[in-house]
Amino acid sequence: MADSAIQQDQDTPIRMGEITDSLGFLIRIAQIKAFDNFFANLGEHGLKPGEFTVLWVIRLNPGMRQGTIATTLRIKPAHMTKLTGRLVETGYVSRATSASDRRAVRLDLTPAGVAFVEAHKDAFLNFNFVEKDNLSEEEAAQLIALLKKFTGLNTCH
Amino acid sequence: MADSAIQQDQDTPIRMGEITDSLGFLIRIAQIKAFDNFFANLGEHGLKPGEFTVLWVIRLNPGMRQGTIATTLRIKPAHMTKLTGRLVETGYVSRATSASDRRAVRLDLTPAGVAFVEAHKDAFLNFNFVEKDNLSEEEAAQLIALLKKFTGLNTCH
DNA sequence: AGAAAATAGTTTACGCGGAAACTAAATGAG
DNA sequence: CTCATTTAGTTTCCGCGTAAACTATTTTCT
Repeated sequence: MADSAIQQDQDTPIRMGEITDSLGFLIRIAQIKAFDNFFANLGEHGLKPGEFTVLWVIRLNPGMRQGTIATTLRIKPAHMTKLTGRLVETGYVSRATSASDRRAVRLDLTPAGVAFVEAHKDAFLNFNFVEKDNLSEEEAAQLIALLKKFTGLNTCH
Repeated sequence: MADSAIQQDQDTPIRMGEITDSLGFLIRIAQIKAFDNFFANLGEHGLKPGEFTVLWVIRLNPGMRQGTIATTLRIKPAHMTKLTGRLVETGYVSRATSASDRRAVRLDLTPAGVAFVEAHKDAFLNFNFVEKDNLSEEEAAQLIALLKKFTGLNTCH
């Protein structure tokens, strides 16, 4: 009964059906791949994707409110607090109570933070190339354009 | 000094620079959106995306090994155990020790599981439409094709 | 002005998912 | 056959990220 045709063995090609056309599924798989790529290229610095991104945005917007940055990057407030805390501990970011609204926190890069972003800017932006993998330049550009449209990042913000 | 031009206020449009062209960043934002869409449309059933997908794949591959499904869907073994456990508890899935290899676990849908998949199949596949949002049919198809290529899901597997 | 409502961030508690260690079973070398 | 190695899953432990409750400050209403 073990060798009857009841069950498929592990070498049987698995059937996935229409799921391979699911945007949600594909995005999840793509996410895993992008994550792996990030760590392969920038993991040595001990920063996570979100942290890198936050440093980048502070660099472009010195003194911006923590909450504004969080909202823009779709980071939840609670998480933003922890993430910022780590960057402060690392010595890349400084927190300052806003003069105009003492509830608000404004974020700036320390000199070390600026140096870090400048030093790894290329690697960070290069990551955008490396991660393209099996896509041609043109296809990658197309994919990026479509994702921008899907997420709504091209319109407002 | 509070009103001097030192700091930008929250209404100042935030500058994101080249990060908006980062595939990794865009994929993360897209992931959040897809997740939201899923719960908006299928949340009422109390299943998470991964659980739905696993049910779907078992439906197409009855008696397949748990590990094979996990690998295919990029689910880690530890997580797969928990996920399967939940589906068993819900009464949609049955575990069975493989006759040919008593270490292996084979998964099947219970009648309730089959009924559930059949009943919500449309909603599940429809989700692939709803989630396209601001993309045209054509753009969505293009995006899907590019993601398939990026993830490598078109070639092997 | 003073009470009530809104807002910015933080803290707390919890669930999901992952790495590593562990158990059980199958394979392979002598 | 028997011991070492490999393989399939499970369990344990930990960190990330979220929701909900909480604190501090500002705004609004009367």
